[in-house]
Amino acid sequence: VGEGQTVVIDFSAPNVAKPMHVGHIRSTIIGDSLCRIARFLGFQVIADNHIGDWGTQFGMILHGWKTGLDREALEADPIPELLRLYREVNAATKEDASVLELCKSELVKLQAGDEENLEIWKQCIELSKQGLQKIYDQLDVHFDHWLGESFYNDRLAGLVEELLEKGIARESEGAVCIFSDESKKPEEDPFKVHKEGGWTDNPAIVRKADGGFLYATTDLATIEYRIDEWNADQVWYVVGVPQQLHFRQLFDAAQRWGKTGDFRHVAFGSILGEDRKLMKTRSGDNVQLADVLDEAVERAAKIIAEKNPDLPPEEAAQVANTVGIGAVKFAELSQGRLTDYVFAWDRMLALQGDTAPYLQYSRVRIRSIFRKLEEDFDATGAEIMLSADEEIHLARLHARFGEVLPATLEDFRPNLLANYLLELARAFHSFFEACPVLKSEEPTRSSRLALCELTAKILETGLGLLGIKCPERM
RNA sequence: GCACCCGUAGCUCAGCUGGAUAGAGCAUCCGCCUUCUAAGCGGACGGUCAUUGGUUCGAAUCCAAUCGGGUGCACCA
Repeated sequence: VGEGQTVVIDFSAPNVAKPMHVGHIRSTIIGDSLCRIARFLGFQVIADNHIGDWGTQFGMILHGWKTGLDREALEADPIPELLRLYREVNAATKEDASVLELCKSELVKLQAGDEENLEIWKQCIELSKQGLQKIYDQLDVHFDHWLGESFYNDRLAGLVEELLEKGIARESEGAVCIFSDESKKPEEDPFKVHKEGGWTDNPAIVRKADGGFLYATTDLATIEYRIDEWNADQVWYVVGVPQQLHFRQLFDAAQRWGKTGDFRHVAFGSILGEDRKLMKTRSGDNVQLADVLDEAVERAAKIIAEKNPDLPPEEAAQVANTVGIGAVKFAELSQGRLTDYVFAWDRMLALQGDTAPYLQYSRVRIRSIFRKLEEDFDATGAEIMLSADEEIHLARLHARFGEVLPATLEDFRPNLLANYLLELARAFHSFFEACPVLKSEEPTRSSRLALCELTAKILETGLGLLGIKCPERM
């Protein structure tokens, strides 16, 4: 499917200096899964973590760093200290407008290349990256690059000049903006909006009246880099649905600018708080991603201790990790990406029913059969004979695996793969209950062993493509 | 106002390139460990697929309208 195609997948992209909360999980996990599936189908995949390392929040952090930094706390555990600074200053700006001005001036100094601010900024980025890396390690998520917003900083001025020269952008109210090229019907034009009874311009600003650059500017610079330096044929952005308009404008502008490619906004629905409201980083009391992962592993460990107390402690800890993290990932991936949902611990950390452990468990049962098998078994030579209903159903599902992956990538829906794997596991469990393997007579025995082996292979591969590992025992 | 997303069992959600009695999980109830790991299996209960109209031999699925929920729409990202 992907032969000869280079695709850049832009996902996760957290803001630095803030810990990841549960709202960041979707982009990270869906993006990682798409990387794995695309690679499997022959794409040349470049995973890029476009971190928010240059935003306005740095004005606040710089101000906080200079006025209220707790050195000891920073050295002990940097991320919470950075978050504390951010929150305190953010709260202060709400009460006192002069604080906001101070923050803005710190930001302007940073962007102008002020040495002290640049030094602080570099330290913040370094500390934040270390914190993020811990989570990515735990999640087994990997990037080829971490080219954040700051990477494109020195290209922005020239980019805006070029857009002006080419007539793609023009000045308006002191800012430089991209307007519609009038080539589309207004209702399909991302640069038009209907307001107060008529269609008016809805431009994308690439340079503010004060000379500053924005989201649209860095994103255009990013597209240029990806196409020119990486020869990207496609770029997939795994970003929430609220940013849909931004991407429609971005893609339209890029094409007009001559940066052609197949750009896709892989949008996903919002994770809501208990109050059914969007989780905002600013509000501060969101559940942190690290806590969710720790809790998941802990719950898994508890069940392992109950169900399989004979596992050596080291293996038990490993299995708890595989099962707990797998459960979180699967909860995310088995759902349609566009649906909003309210974050709930029990939903995300469930270990029974339609969950990763259910799939892992079906493979564990198969592995157990093969451990008890005295002789070597070669499935390639085995003749498969299907008589029981459970065998037929299982074999039919095997045959469908090949069509599932392309369909999954067609609309960027890992949940199709997830749901297929659930069906397969269900079919296997029924087969397992109804059809003895080791105790059956030849040639049924070999046939059933072959069915088991193929099931295990598909489960491993399929779960692997969702970024979920399989324990040998559990 | 305009655009986009969502509305399917008590709850959480699949199913949407149209195809047979609409599927899971959770919850509730009834069975199954002297048989390859019961994180499992079998069964019961549970739905006017938001509403109305259209296209079609056939619609949860496609089209239109309506109602309800959410998001976005000029100097944040």
